[in-house]
Amino acid sequence: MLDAKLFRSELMETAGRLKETRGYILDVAALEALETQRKELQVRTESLQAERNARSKEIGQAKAQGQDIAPLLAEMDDMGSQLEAAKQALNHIQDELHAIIAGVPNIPDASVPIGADEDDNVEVSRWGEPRTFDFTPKDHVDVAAHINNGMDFERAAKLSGARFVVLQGQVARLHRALAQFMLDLHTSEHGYQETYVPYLVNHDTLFGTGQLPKFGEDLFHVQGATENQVPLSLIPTAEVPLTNLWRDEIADETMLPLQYVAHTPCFRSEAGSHGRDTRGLIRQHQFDKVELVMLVKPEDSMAALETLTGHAEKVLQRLELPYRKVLLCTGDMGFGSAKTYDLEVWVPTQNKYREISSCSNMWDFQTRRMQARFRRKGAKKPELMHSLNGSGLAVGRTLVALLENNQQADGSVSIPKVLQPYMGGLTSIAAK
RNA sequence: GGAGAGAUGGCAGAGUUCGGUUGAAUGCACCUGACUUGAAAUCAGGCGUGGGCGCAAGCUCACCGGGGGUUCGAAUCCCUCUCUCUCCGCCA
Repeated sequence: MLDAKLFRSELMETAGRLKETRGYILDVAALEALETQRKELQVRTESLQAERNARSKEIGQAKAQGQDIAPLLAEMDDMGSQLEAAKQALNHIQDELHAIIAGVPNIPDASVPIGADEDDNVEVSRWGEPRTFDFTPKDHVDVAAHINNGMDFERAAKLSGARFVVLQGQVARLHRALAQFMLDLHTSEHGYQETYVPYLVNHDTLFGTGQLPKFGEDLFHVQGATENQVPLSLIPTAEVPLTNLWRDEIADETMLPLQYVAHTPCFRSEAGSHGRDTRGLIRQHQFDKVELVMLVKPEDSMAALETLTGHAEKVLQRLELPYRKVLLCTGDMGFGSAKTYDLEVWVPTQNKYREISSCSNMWDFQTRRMQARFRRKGAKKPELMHSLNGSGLAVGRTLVALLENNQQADGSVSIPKVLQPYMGGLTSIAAK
């Protein structure tokens, strides 16, 4: 959520910036009209309240002195209804304003290239060399099929439906090894605190990170057993619970930066992506991800984005997977992000780089929604933190990359050095 | 699942019986100043959050777990939800 002041004192500039960067058309006329009404109604409501408070105080004092309060009460006659009407009108306007403002995307950082879609993203760097095969490489589905049917989509469909998978045997173990390796790397070398979080969260939490109110259809919502139970939703990423750890709290300056890592399943409805990536593990309703979250002082967040992205890159480097780093253009960035790098891993059978991590500096967009703040030493006013998040990495897609890039002519898959300790010392998984 | 108790500012903890000048005593923590070579101790003062109006000084509104209600007036009364604790039962 943007600072409400931007919509008052810098409305035209804000609207211009949103249009130029995001192609987002802010309804300036509606905002101006609502704002005029809001101002008038709020001043009137509050002065009515002030008057009521003063008169009630008088009544209290008169009563304490044993005076007759009947005439005072009579004077109050229609104040109640006036106040009630004003309050209702004000609430209505404020709800409308809030609905508009909560739906406005973040303003991209000045360093973000202007563009319409992913074609305008800017490649920043490449690491590693895509391998040349002296045989025709199979895609990950086929590779896994030959490892004792380690990736079973048919059975998963029976259990749950499309876009689910059952992993078994060495493939399942490799999946687990990847997650373990990532967690260990980030906790022992990059200074993140390992965290276990709820997979079901409430609406306030989802509002905090920006999933609600606008993107509710991307989530799975869980109906309670009883009608009046609070509604919960499955997390689409651990970014949600991790960032919300500090919702409605004020940290001491010395506690920053806060760095959290969690390995969780992620649940996404994939509404609106029918027909895309239907084969294999690329796009599932449920997938595992190791997520990195940082909460930092505002002046540190741009540098922190570079650091955090570097932490995600390190995973790919240790796994020896070729990838490239892409700076997303304004049109391809997520709703709440001020600046995003995507890491794209080489997928041989698709002959292209595919997203495996997305690292974003959300600026104060989320922390304003959730009022996650910190106080500088000696300062009176608390300030909003900045929040960042990034995949480090998406485990399912990492498994895809590994199976495809490391496959051998005989159908076996070689295991990168760093994973071998997690695989009981195995250097390769044999086809069977 | 049953029975009971509770939720107040950074923390602890009054106030809730019998609604009134209580944004809330007190202690701790913290900040500023005095004393001190410095520190401690002591003394004096300050010290919640969010919002509105205003160039500013300042004025003002809301908030005592969330939501709703009664009332001229609610931390205090009523309803409801959530959470925490104690005991019993069940259980990975």
